Amino acid sequence: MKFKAVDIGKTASAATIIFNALRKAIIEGELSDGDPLRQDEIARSFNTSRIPVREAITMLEQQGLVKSVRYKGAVVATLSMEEAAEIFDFRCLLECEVIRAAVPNMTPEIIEAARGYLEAFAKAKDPMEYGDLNRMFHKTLYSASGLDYHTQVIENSMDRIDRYLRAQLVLSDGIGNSSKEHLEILEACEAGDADRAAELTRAHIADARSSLQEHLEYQGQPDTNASA
Amino acid sequence: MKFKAVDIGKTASAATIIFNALRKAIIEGELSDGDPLRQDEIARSFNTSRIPVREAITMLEQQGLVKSVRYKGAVVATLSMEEAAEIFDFRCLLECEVIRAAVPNMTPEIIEAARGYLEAFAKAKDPMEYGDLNRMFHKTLYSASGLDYHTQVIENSMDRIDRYLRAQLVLSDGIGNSSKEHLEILEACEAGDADRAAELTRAHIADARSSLQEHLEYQGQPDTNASA
DNA sequence: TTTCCCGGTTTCGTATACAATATTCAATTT
DNA sequence: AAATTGAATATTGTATACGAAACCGGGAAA
Repeated sequence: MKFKAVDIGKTASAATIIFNALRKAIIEGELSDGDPLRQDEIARSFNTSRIPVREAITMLEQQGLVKSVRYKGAVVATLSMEEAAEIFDFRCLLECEVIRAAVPNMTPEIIEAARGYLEAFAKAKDPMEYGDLNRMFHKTLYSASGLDYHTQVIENSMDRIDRYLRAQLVLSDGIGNSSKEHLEILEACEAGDADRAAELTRAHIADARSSLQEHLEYQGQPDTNASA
Repeated sequence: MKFKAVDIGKTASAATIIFNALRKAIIEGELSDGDPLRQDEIARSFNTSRIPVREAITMLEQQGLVKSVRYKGAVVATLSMEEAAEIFDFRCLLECEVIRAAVPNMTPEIIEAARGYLEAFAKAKDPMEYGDLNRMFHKTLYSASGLDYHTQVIENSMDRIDRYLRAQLVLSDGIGNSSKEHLEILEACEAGDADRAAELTRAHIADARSSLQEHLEYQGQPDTNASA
């Protein structure tokens, strides 16, 4: 065969396309906490019926990105400070172990790919690009672990807090600081020092956590319980 | 008010009911690996249209319980031995930390509730009851941690391997052995010994893992890659 | 004025209908 | 006989239509 084969079974359905678009919008903060997702409106923008929109929203709800109530609709999920903190702890726990498992399997290709993302991260202009590159950097290193399930769960936990992180990255010198920490992690991986990579990763996430906490503390964190 | 209030907003939609039923069927092994989920058939059995069935299947797919291919349909997800092993490692990591966090907050009520499940577990007749009681036992202890997100992720990871575990619990003396380990964990919790509870939990899960591995090893584990 | 009720409007949940793709199997060709 | 094609069937994906619950606003009653 002289042509490039494509698995048509994997082409995206309308529901998948809508899901990806909404997910991106939520992660990047384009849709903010509590914003309603009107089926009709979304359907019109994608030029579809409400059926695929509903399925996309169902996916988002399973991922914890939206919360929906019967007959009332779906809104972008809100995290209390406690919930966000718990997710950071969760990431600490998992990412440490994953990077530890990854280091022994690290290849030069993976190191170089990660370095590429790191450099792009330092140079990035668009604030939204930071987040993507940040995630790609970590994901690339984790891929060496072969722990696909762990990695997938980590991805989802990042989805939930990404918009808070990105908002905070713009303020404060999140970029310079992060860049430095990334470089250290990469060096530890290159040196084959798994324990150090794990410890740096822990510190990296703890840093992000406390930085976020400082910034949200005074500007009215989302209330844990808004009921009467 | 003399009547018990019910939040009608939380009453189940058809999609949710179907999701729960299918989830249960998969977890309990009533639907086996690779079994197809025909929308029409399911819709007929629940006396609904295919729309809520599709949404239920979408949820199951997000949970990783089924795998679906466009225009071909959904089948119950299959785990390779490596994937199952990874999930056990994952549980080890998480559950250790969760029980460690739970012990300091343990209340007599929680201890007693857990003991109740433990005793029911030892006495249970129906093989399917084992699994439920097993999960309730652990879940009850974990609830003391207040780590809702962690607990939720653990629940999902258990969903994925439950049917393999339950199948294996029936063979071999899984029940007697598990019961003993449960009792030890409970005692450590009661004594306020978090480290010991964590270590016992680790051993408990590791036990289940190796036991499952022995049993599946010789009876043709699900193939990692069935393609030509 | 305030509260309560009630009708209209909006939005969601599901059934039905149709379109697109996959699967099957007999007919045909080599 | 084996491989290939093509029509009939089965199954999924999506649009349209309709019913149910929530929301909103005005008017009546206290």
